Amino acid sequence: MNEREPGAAAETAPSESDLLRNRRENLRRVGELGLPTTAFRFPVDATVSEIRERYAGIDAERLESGKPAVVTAGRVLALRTAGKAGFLDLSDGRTRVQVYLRRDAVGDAAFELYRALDLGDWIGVEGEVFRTRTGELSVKAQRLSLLAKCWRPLPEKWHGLKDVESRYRQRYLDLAVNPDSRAVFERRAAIVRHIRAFLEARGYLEVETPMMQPIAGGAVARPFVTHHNALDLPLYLRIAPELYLKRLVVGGMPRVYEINRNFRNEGISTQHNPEFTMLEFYQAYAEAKDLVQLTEELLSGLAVAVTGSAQTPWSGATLDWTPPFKRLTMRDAVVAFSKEDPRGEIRREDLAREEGLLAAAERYEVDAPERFRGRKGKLLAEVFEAVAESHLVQPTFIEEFPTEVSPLSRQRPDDPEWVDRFELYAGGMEIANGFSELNDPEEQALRFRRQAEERERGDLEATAYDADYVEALEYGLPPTAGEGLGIDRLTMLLTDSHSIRDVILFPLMRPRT
RNA sequence: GGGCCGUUAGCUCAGCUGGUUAGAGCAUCGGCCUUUUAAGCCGGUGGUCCUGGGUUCGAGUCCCAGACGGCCCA
Repeated sequence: MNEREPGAAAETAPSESDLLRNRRENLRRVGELGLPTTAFRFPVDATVSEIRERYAGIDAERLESGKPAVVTAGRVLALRTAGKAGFLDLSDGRTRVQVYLRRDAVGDAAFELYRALDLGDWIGVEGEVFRTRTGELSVKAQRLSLLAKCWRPLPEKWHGLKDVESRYRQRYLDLAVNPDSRAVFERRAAIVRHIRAFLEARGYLEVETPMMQPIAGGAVARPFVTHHNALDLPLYLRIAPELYLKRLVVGGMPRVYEINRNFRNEGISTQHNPEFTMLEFYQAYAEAKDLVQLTEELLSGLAVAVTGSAQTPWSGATLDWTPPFKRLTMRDAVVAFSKEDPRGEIRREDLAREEGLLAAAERYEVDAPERFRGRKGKLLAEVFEAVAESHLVQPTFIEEFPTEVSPLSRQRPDDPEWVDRFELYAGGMEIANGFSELNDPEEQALRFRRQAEERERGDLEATAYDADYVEALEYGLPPTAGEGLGIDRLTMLLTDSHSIRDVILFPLMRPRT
C-alpha cells in the first residue's frame, strides 16, 4: 500500500482520485470507440425546457403518429441502464427530460458511448419525442454525442448540494444540481428587466456614473479605498451614485436612473454583502410623496409580473404588495412597537428630549448611545432601528426623518428639524430610501460642514465635504426627488430567500486556505 | 466585534455516558436486466473523523488554541 513504484501513482492515490480515474478511463474508452471525445459546436434546435413546454399536453398517441424530431443537449444528471437499453436524465439547469436509448436503435458504438457516460457529462442527443408506458415525456435517441467530459463527481442526485459554504464557493455546482437556485437568479433577472421597462416607459434615461470616486459621497458608510497609479490619486469605490446622478439633473436630464453596484466596507450579514446592487433614480419637478406613489406602483406591478401575484410568500407568512402600503412616521413607529416590547414602552415625550432618547437607547441596547449625546436626530434613528425595524414585515413607508441624519435631503418648510424623506421597509428590512433633494447650495455646504465635524469626532461613516458637488448645485438643481432601492433585498423578498448570499451569485467569502 | 452552533467517504447524513477493525443511503467498480425513473437484484472499493496541541491504558467522542462556515446580537 505504501510502496511507491514508478508509474504506480494511481494505485497509491486516495479514493477521490479513484473516482477521477474512473472518469478518465471512461473518456479513454470513448476515444477507443473512434468517437469524438469533445465537440466544438452542436446544433441544438430545442432546449430541454423547450421540449418540456412544447410537448407538455401532447399524449402518447399523437406523439407516436407525429414522431417529432429534436436535437437537444445538456448535462447528464441520472443514468439507468437496463441491459441492452438504458435511460438518462438530461438537464438544462432548469428542468430535465428523459432520454431513452436502445442498442438496436442507436447502434453498438453509440450504445457503448452511453455505457461510458458519467454523471455530469455534457451530451448532445438527436431523436424523437415520445412517451413511455408510464407517460413520461422522453426522447428516443437516434444519435448520441459527447460534448464535454465532467472530470469530477457531481453532488448527490436526490439531496443535491446542501452545504451552504460549497453552494456559495462553487456556485456552478449549486446551479448544476439545484434548479431552485437557478430559479432564484432567473427571477432576479426578471426583476431587473421589469424595473428597467417600468422606468423607461416613464421617460427615465439609464446612465452610468463613476464607480471610482475621489470623494465617496451620497450615503452614510465606510468606503473601500484604492489608488490610481498614473495620476497618483487616492480613489474610493462608490458607496452610492447619488451625487453624480444629481449633477446630471443639474445638466438638464430630468429623469435618470442607474442600476449598478455599490461598495461598502462594513460587516457581512444575512442582509449585507460588501458589494450590492442598487437602483437609484431621480425625477425633476417632483417631491418625495410622488416617489412614494411611484414605488407602490412599481413594486405591486413587479410582484405580479415576477411571481404572478401581489401576495408573495415570506417565511410562512404573506407579504401584500397591493397599494397603498402602510405609512408610519418614525416617531409613531417607535411609540407603537415599544408598547408590546418587554424592553419597555417609549412615549412620545421621551422622543422629544435627549435624556428620554438616551434612556430609550440604553434600554434597547443601542451600542454606546453616549457617543450620540447632542444628536437627538441620530439617537431617534438608532432607537427606531432597535425598536421598530424587525416589526416592519408588511411593506411600510416610514416618513418624517430627522435633518441630522439626512445631509442631502430638503427640509420641511414648516419645521427645519425634519426632512421630506421616506424609507420603505418590508420583511423587517430597509429596501428603499427616497427624499426631496436639497437643492440650496448654501444649506448643502452647511450640512457638509456638519458632517465634516462628525467625521473629526471619529464618525468614519460621516460624509466628506464635496466642494465640486456644491458648485454644481450653484448652477441650479431644479426641484427634484430621488430614491434608492436595494435590488438584492428586493430579490430576497420576492424569492422568499432569507440570506442576501442566496440572491448574489458569488457572495464575498474568505478565500479557502 | 460578542454569543451560540456546525465541520465524519465525491454528496446527504448517523455515530449515545470515551471502549472491537468508524457506519448507512446515493455516487463509484464488477455482474444480470430492451419502457426504467430516488429503477431493481447480487457482489466489491472508498476515510487527513477541519488543523495543531493536551488529558487518558484508550479520543470521531473530553479539554485548549486555531481555521472555515452558519445563525443571532452589535
